[in-house]
Amino acid sequence: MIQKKISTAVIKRLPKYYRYLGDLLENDVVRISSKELSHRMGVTASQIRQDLNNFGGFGQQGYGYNVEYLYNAIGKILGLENKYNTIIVGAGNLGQALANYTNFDKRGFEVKGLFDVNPRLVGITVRGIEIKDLDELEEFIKVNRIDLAILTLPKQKAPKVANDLVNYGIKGIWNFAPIDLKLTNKNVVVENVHLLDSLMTLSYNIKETI
Amino acid sequence: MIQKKISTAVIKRLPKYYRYLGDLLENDVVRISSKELSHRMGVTASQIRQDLNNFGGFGQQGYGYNVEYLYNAIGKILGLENKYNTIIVGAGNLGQALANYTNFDKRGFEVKGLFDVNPRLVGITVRGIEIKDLDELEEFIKVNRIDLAILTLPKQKAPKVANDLVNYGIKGIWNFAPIDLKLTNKNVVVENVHLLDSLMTLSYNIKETI
DNA sequence: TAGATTGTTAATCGATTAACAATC
DNA sequence: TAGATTGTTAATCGATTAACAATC
Repeated sequence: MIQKKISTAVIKRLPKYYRYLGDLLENDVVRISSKELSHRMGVTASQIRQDLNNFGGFGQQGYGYNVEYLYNAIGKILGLENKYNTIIVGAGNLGQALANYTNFDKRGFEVKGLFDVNPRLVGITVRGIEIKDLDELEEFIKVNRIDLAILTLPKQKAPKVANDLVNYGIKGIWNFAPIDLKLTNKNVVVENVHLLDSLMTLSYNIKETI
Repeated sequence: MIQKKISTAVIKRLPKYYRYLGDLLENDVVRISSKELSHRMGVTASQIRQDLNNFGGFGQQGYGYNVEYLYNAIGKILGLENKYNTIIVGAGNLGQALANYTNFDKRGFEVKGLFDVNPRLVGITVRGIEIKDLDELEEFIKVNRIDLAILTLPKQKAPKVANDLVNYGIKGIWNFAPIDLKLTNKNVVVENVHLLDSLMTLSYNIKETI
């Protein structure tokens, strides 16, 4: 069976659907039509139906969508039924903040280890996790079957460490370093969070409205 | 003069150009062609030329682009020649981490104040800035001519505070709360950073490659 | 001058929206 | 059954890529 490639535009919208459906679920809404959801989300009903139908028919004519069912279905599509053993590489301000952010754990991204090169940080404990030296990265990843690395390093150090992570068998990198990582292994997935890019976009838009 | 509306797709790419040109500048590269830049960035040369020509002709036939000139030009387009008086609302882990992140200051986003409702946090000093109670928000914004607020609050509190910020005369909100802010005032710009959305996209892609 | 490379128009591709038959 | 709403095809719109004359 040939699986039609889903466009990134669609994939990027899935978490948003998931978020809105989660809110509806919290408010005990049982069913929702694409029309009603489109009003709340500020998108077209047509787009919602098109997006969902990339993955299957989750609705029912004349009724709409069952909120809980659709919520869980999208969660599965996003791979949220899995647990991801996660490490944070770079235990500076941002790394520590992310380690303390419990929302990730709730979704199954369990922070198992924290790493840094800075000897001043090594040994410090953040949310019960001791910061380790980068030397221990390889063994730790293998022993603890780490799937995912959060990269919160300066851009100079990021490419080398990213490459090491790939060699040690990691499956995905969530990169906060202000650089586009070019990985050799196509099976390792990178998702970039360029905070400064986002801030500059804001700055542009502020300039335009003044 | 009618200014053609620039698409968000183009605007979102500007910081990336800016980043690559900054790197070239650091490496003392004087000129670059759209072709060479396209190789480095992994985009088409055609797209680079199209994007730039939304804002003017920055290049020269037979030569390409002067790196420093183009870098500065894009900086100006992005509004980076301005200073932005900034506050951080929500001084939890993420708020404090962002307060400590010096890269923002370098680009002209100066953190002038930190706010929280939690009485345990009020009075604590982060990078020389004392965390204040939310009660003082209005006066602080007016006295210090604050342009920009970074919102690092739980989603329950975000909409009300965002609304207050708008009423107090803020120009832009960089929102980290996992909610889409709907503001009444169209002249206030919001840029959302949905970290969990990004993580879910990564999770989807990991699932797909396994 | 000849070669290189831009700025820009035209062609293509993909994503979004509209429309509607199917059906709950 | 009648009304509502999906799933899906067709139409439209916008963004990307290709092509090339202009020109440094």
